[in-house]
Amino acid sequence: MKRKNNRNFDSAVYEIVKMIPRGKVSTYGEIAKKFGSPKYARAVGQALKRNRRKDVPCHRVVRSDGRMGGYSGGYSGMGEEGSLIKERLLREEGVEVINGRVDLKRFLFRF
DNA sequence: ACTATGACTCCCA
DNA sequence: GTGGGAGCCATAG
Repeated sequence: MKRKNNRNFDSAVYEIVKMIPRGKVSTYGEIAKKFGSPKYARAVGQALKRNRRKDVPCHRVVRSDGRMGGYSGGYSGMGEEGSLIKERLLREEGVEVINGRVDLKRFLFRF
């Protein structure tokens, strides 16, 4: 097993996501900005999608409009179900989710 | 090298 | 609220 390089992007994303405290959320775009440009938003999503690590709270990452976006739950093939799980996980942490949406004005974690 | 896909975002109708 | 289109980037085939 060699694959150490080229995985830097994913690793970097995970490191950032791990910084998000309980009860707060961030967005794909905000995380992307930490790479210098909000254009990485989509790639960030891809990275989290591939993530199966338990120490990366990917459920704390939502879309720029506060809605859930996706969630694989650590496995593959979860579509709309994933959003519900994600929503529940956030509620358990104290994040208010109203109509499938988070009020970023109050719950967005600013790095 | 090229095309297709997707846990995205922005803009406009 | 809904829907369409464009732009972006990493990855898979």
